[in-house]
Amino acid sequence: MVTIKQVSEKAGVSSATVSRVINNTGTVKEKTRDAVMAAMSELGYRHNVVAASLASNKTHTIGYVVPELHGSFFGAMMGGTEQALRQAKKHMLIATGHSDANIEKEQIDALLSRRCDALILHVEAVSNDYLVSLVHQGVELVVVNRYIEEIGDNCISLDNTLGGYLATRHLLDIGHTNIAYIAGSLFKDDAINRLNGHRKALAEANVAYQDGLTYEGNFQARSGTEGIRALLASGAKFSAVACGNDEMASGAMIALREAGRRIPEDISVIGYDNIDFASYLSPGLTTMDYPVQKIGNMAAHWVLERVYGHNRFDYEHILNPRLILRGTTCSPE
Amino acid sequence: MVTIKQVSEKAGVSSATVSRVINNTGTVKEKTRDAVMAAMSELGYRHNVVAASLASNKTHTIGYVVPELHGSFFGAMMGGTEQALRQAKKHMLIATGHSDANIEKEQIDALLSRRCDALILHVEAVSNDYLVSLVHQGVELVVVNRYIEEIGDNCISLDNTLGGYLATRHLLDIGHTNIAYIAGSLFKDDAINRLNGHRKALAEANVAYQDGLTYEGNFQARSGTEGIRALLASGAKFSAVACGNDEMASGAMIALREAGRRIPEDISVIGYDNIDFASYLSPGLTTMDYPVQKIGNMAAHWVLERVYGHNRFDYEHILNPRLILRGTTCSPE
DNA sequence: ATAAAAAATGAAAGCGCTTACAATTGGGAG
DNA sequence: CTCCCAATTGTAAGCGCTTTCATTTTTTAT
Repeated sequence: MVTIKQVSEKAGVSSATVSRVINNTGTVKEKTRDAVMAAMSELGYRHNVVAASLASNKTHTIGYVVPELHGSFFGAMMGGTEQALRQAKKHMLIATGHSDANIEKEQIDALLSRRCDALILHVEAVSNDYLVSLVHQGVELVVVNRYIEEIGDNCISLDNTLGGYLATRHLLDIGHTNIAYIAGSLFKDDAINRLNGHRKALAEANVAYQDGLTYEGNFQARSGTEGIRALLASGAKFSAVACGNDEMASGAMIALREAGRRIPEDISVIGYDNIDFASYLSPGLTTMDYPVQKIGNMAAHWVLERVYGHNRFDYEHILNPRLILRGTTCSPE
Repeated sequence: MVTIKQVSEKAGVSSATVSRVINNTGTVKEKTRDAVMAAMSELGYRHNVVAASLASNKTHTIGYVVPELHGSFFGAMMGGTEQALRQAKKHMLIATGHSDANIEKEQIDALLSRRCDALILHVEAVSNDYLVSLVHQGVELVVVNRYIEEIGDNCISLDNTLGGYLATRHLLDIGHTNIAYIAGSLFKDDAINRLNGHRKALAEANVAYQDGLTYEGNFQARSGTEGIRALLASGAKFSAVACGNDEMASGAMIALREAGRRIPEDISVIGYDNIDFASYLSPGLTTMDYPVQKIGNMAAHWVLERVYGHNRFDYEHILNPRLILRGTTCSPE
């Protein structure tokens, strides 16, 4: 490996000067800069970022923790982040937490050991207190898709209660009153909030909430299918079903068809997230838009601004979901 | 930040010994180990991986280049990789190449500057020669989803020609002879190979290939929709359509329905990749399984074995796709 | 008990860079 | 032609760790 030292000798300058041209810091005369550049390309020099990081105490690396890599949700989010970071020449070190508190902590720890300049965390198992304490320790981090009051400034999230409310509100507006709900894993905040929103809409419309119309799934398509089967088997009557996310909604659609119900004529279905394929289903899935890419992008800008002193960026801390009307909902006959 | 030095003083040993217990190398007496451990937790020591990397010339980091982060394909692949790497305590530094040769090269360069121990590359724009020369320079890398003969050992790919062949073969087997084809971007190897497979199957069945029945899309759903519209508008007759991937197939389905064609009664559709949501469509999409997670996993094991001397793992260099029969194909009446 | 071998530890030289700080150079202003 | 200031460059001290080699301690075999 050719080092800065060799370059400096070849160019007849000191290594400090070479460092200056590499980092474009300090002042260096045009002529020396050229000489250094020439020496670098002649020797095939490749900057050693590891050494630079040690010396400068900056790694230009952002640690990223997400629950899983598969599925289209986190890819979209990371895509939004990456777009902003790439331009700033930062990189992402990615780890998965698997919704398990120990793994999540372990990963955060590992990222910190690697001296990431900042962390972007979508963690679901670790406690609020733990995250708050990290912030108080001076760790630069932004929590996405989760809101923690004490560190609201470090959070970028969606108003899931509002989303749950709006979804059910839409169903009510078009005339449904018997509305089933297939929830996500209820140990997760977003699943809870979405369900709360659902209940709030019912209450507001003076429709009694019935436990028997709610099924707890796990955000996977399969649990949507199972949810509908269970609901149907229980003899519950409903003309519409709201789901905690689009995957479960598509699973639900499969079970409904299997039971001979037409969508939306017999049963309306509404999802949540508006992931890519929601529009490919047929009919297209009515759902709540989750601007996940935007959230990822904002998280990046938060970091750029806070940690690297980039220009002020206008991000919001709590975004609003909005209804995407497609073909799976209609008025009951 | 507390350093190894401070720990060593607190524990009354040398820093070399502390390093030994951290890395579990060399020999250290039970009792001293305990003393060091105690000192570490008392001081809240956090290992500095950057410094360790510089000194040991190993970063335990794998660089990963994919075209994009969104969509479900690359997430699945990276998930397969991550699973294996996490157990080995390696981390992934992720970059996107956007199917642009310059960006791809830039990113590879950046990852190398960060001294990744190895690279996993899904690159589509950079030339074979460039990759070959990297390998010859001694860069440890594995190319996924692409096969380059000179460095076959460094490649893990799918036999796309076979996949294209099998898809069309299935259509032929059930009686179709007028088969349209919606291809991916034809500057990409996989798109070309899939199309070649399609043609091979036609030839084998003595069905003439007609240019007018092939449409070049770009692997996005929208282009599937446009493809069908164009094909229909051109007056071409076909009872089945094979697509370069599932996204385009779902886009095609939308356009077919919009034109009043029933699937599969009027037109059979077959996709490629078997991404998650293929089974959520209705009817479920018949497609070719692309074991992408497995490929990601094998890439990880290749690295583990080659770069870190882990146990021999049994990976294949060229995997075979297989037909997944669902509801979008049937015999023409 | 003693020598030789093995185990445990320490000293110190880097790894390749950044960054005060000091030293040098080059231009005008006077 | 000096002197002062700004621009440019060099010196050298780390950054926090790993690792070789030497040294000390312990164990084992005789």
